[in-house]
Amino acid sequence: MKIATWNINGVKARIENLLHWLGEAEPDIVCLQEIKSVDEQFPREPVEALGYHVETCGQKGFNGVAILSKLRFDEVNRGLPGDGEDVQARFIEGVFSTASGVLRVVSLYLPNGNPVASEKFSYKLGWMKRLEGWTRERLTLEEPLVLAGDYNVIPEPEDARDATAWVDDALFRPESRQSFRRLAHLGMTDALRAVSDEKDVYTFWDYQGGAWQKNNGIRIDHLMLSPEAADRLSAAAVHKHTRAWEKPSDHVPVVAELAFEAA
DNA sequence: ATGGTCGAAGGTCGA
Repeated sequence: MKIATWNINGVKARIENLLHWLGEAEPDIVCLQEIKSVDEQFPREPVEALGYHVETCGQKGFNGVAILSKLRFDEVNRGLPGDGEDVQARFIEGVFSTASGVLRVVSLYLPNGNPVASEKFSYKLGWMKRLEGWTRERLTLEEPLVLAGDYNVIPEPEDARDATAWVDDALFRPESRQSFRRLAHLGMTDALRAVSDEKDVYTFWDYQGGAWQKNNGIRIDHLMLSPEAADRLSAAAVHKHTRAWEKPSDHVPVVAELAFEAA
């Protein structure tokens, strides 16, 4: 089973690229971020025509996450618990039945957090703390769990072409990296790093400054796996070629292959 | 030193 994450930076602007990639990559479950659309305006018909069920957690103008799945949803949960004031659409969980048992998949869009000297950074760190608590609870279920999304965290210096350029950025601040490590230390495995220690592997290249042409990228889109999911991991890859397409997203898909059979 | 690119908007904000 192929499970993917992709920040598509606007589903309406990216629908042709999305449909093309779905046909080419044939993922079973896709976690989307930054759909930048309310639920009613998500172009679900062409996606459903390819055999996907669609669940969205949208919002007007920005943010917004979704899960596309060839498996039927048994359950859907929207929003990261722990802050009743937080109205930003950044978290959706789907629960599925497979022949190999239950599978839980989250599409998350972690706050960017810039500028650091603002409430946006404390919002980011608070959100990460809530994610850590939520994950700790879910792990007690001892089920396969995939936390897939745009984490807006560069975990290590080798995850940036030029880490020195990011030292004062919320994506690479020690507090952000430390919080990401706390999540890993709960027992969550970084799928890509579990199969490869290859350098110069990035998932985001800024539209500005010719970042793509210079391969000035960062790795911030991750699939984090519970032990029961990591045990089934056989492969993981970054679909870099999509960044060279016409009208690309600034992020590319990351895909993990897990040994699950559809129910 | 400045502005450099996009998307969702239909002015500007978020990234």
